[in-house]
Amino acid sequence: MEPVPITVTKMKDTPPTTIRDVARKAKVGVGTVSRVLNDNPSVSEKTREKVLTAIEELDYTPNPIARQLSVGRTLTIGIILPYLTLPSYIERLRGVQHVLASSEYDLVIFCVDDPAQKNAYFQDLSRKSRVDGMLIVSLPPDDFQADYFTRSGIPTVLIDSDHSKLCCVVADDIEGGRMATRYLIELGHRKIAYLTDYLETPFHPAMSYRYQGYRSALEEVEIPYNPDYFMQGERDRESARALAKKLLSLDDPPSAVFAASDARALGILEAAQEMKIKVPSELSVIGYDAIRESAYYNLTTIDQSLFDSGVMGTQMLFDLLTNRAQPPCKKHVPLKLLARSTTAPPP
Amino acid sequence: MEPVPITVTKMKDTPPTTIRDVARKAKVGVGTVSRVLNDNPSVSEKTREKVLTAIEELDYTPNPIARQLSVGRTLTIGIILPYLTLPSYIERLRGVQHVLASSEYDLVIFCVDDPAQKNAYFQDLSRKSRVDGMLIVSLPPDDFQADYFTRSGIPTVLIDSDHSKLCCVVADDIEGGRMATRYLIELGHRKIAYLTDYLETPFHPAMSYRYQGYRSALEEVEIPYNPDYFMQGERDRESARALAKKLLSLDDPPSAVFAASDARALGILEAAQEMKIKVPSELSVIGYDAIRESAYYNLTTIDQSLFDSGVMGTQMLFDLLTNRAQPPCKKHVPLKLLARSTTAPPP
DNA sequence: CTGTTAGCGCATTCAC
DNA sequence: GTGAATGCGCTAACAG
Repeated sequence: MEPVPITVTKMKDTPPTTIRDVARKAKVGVGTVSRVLNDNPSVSEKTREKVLTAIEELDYTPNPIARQLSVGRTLTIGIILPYLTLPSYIERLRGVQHVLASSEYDLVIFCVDDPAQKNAYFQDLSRKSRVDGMLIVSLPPDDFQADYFTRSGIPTVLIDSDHSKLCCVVADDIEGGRMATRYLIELGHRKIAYLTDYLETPFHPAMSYRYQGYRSALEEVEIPYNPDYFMQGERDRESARALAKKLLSLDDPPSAVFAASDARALGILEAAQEMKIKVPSELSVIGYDAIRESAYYNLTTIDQSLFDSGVMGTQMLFDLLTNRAQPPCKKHVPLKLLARSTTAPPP
Repeated sequence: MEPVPITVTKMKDTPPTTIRDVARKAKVGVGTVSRVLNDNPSVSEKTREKVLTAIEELDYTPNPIARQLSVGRTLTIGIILPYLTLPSYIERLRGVQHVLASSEYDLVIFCVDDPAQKNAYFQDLSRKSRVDGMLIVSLPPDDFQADYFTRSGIPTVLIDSDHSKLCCVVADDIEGGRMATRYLIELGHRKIAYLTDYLETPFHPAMSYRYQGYRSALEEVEIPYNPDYFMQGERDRESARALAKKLLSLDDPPSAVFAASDARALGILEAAQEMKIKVPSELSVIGYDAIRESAYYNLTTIDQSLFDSGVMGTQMLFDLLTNRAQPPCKKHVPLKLLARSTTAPPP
């Protein structure tokens, strides 16, 4: 198909019609027009009609920027989040969107690709876009930045990260790790492996919290910690598969594996399949996150209510905006164990 | 952890410091302050210093809303897209974000959950949030709505949908369907099945275009169309798997299947595995989309450059904004055949 | 180079 | 009820 020829259809920018045009056309004052625009009851039905038809005929639409300047609110909230590459961010974003959709607020998003950008957004934000409130997902601010947010005066809530000075919505990762491990223990397992991220360089600390939960659940029932059962690796499925193979080739292999994420758990499932190890009869596997795919594989996992964390964070922000709450405050999203069919008592 | 007691730390809203405060403190006029704020060269180094320190001391940050009202631009662009549930939307959004990140523009997103909301956004937008330009993903406007966009005066570009009056970035789905089918033919296949969405109720018409491409490639080499090889079903993997099983149980089963999406292709792979049919030696499978997972399964597929479509759409919008182009104009995203290992000559 | 002023479009007093 | 005036914070045009 040929490129469409560039027709100079574009008309000269006609000066936008303002509230004054409407007032003139309706033969009333601008104040009156403003009143009908804002549903102010103190305007007679007759003049309201006049104004309305004038608006109609002029195809007038009020300028929100001017309105914002006048009332001092923007009716938009901002969200800072990491590059949209992980399903978990999307899921939280959807939660945010869900509550915003039924409000009068708009959402402007700031994606951070790299640490430099993160700092730029964290410290220089109010210059760019005036927002009434701010949501920050999975990006922990340092003390200086947290202070910046509080001093800037714009209400801020952290989702999936934590700071003593700010409002936040977090999952109790220690408890999550404990839940998963306990479940395995209750099924009768004692040889429980843990497959996780590299703990030393935590992008954010959830992974090591889950690990703490794992350790603590073990201690509760006095199962000695076995270093051979602890594996660190990349977050993707492939490396989890490789790691799992090592794990399952041990002289005394574990009867259950707790993976710090569903992606890893799926890798483990594959490794087991390749090694002809039956799940769950010979090996139990539990994941973390409850991503969509996990349902497809019937993976037992910890559901950390990603969507709901977005919802809760946004509601908390609204509470801040309406002075029904003030920082700091902290809320935990509920954790649910989804017992599906990759876990069973040990052989 | 106990809920943190609500400390009334929040100070009374101190009146925000304005450009006038800075002017007063620096003992200059507001114009001068504005000039240094906007890097206007005609300011002596000395006074610039004064102003800068005043800004520093007052911790002043200019009000972007006021600026926007004054200059008549918002430096934000809006994007309307379907509920963020499919990876393809995300991928396009990432492309958009990618080019916006290196610009001075912000992004406000409008997610549409249902048709009613779509119409609301399409017709009532300028009231909500003033944006300098608009991106619309995968949601085809009707003639009335298209007209609304052109008359509203805000530059608009459609990504992954099409309208004769507007600028748009689309994939050539007919060609994509043809590419996939031809590839199979060139490998030597003649019994080629097509697995797709329900064509009658197309949410958007891409699927039927791909089908057209499939048919046309068949005709080119005079392979008669076999209705038994045409299957319609839901978009998910499971139903594709069920369909594929039927297909492969035919008396004269196809030697290759072209799936209208990667999700379906993966379902087919599973069906083949369950039926002990070897891929690609006994059955070739080709998908469409090049989602991430496809790489993992080494699926041969058509890459329709989702990310790039976001990039191109945004660049086109910028061209509109700077008058380097005017509507209508249409661009095709490149299509690439990713020949991986689920395709081979027929047995 | 720099201070002053007039809008940007709307909401909101305050009188009438 | 309704019109006129004032201000939101900033930019830009105009004097000086």
